[in-house]
Amino acid sequence: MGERTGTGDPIRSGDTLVPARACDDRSVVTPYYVCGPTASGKSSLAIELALKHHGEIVNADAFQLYRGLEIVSAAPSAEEQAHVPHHLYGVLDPTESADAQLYVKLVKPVIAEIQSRGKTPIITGGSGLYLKFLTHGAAPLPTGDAALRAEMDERPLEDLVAQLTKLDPVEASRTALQNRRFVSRALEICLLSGQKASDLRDGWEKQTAEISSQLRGFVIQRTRADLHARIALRTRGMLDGGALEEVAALAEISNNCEKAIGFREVRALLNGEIDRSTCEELINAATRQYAKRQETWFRREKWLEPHVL
RNA sequence: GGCCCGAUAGCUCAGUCGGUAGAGCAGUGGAUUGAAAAUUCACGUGUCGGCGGUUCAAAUCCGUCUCGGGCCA
Repeated sequence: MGERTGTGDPIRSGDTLVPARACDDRSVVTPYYVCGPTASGKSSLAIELALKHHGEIVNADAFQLYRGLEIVSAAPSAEEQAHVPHHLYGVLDPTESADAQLYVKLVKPVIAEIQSRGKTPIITGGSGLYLKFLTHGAAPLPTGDAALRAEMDERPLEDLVAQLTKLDPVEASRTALQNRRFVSRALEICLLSGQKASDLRDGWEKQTAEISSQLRGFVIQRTRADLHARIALRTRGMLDGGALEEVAALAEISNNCEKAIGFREVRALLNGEIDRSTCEELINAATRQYAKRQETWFRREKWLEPHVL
């Protein structure tokens, strides 16, 4: 792990980790959430917490779910994992495709199992949507359909917008219509369910307040300059530490991880399309932008206690 | 030493017949209900290398200096 916070206990007082409520509630130990932007130091902080409070770490990162993407996704190393039990890292084959729903399906039993042993699940990761589904539940919507999506991808956006507007004007009016992803998902819900997405899809603002009050966790905050420096350092380490071999091996079996930052860039490097320093800078820029989006996401999760490093 | 080309936003560059400048990238802020490391929206004042000159008006024309790059010696 090689890094220390230097600020002592990552949460204000160690007692807040396992709330008193857990004692009344017999076997249930409230999970603790460790969130924050990429490269902010979630993993090592989580390990520290786990050691101190009999916790076990549970992944909440969309890409660390995959096997064979450990280096590029900056998954905890074998050495780190040896300190304390880690769950849901490298459990999916790169040919499988994950989504937030699948994640919830995978993670819930894991959390329950840890709790049943009287340990604290320490849920660690930066995938905001996955965490949101876990913490605040999901509306009863149809699962994504690959064939339908492929079909919609062929059609011009205006076409999809027109159809959505016709089928469900309410949903259309509250969807960012320039965002192809959002439009096609809304349309997909209508087509697959035969109902209006706007009827099925409920804002989770309603439930947020009461659910959020039960949740415990923190979001790591660092200055941009600090974060950018850490990102640059990590990217360097990845490229020196086997990312090329990892991507080369992965590229042969699946393009599924194409969306992972670093995958495309390293593949371009391997193909001789860009040089190493360009590759490094592209990864850095993409990672910085991702970190910023994560910060935007977590800023809205008011239940997360800020933890400034 | 002589000649030529370049110097404009953090970076790469565009800028017509002179009317005080705008793209991409980077950066910043936002959105986010089963693709989310995804997708998407908004945000553009900078001694136009310096100094002088011509002109009502100069990034643009002229002179000169500085710094790059090239060619000839």
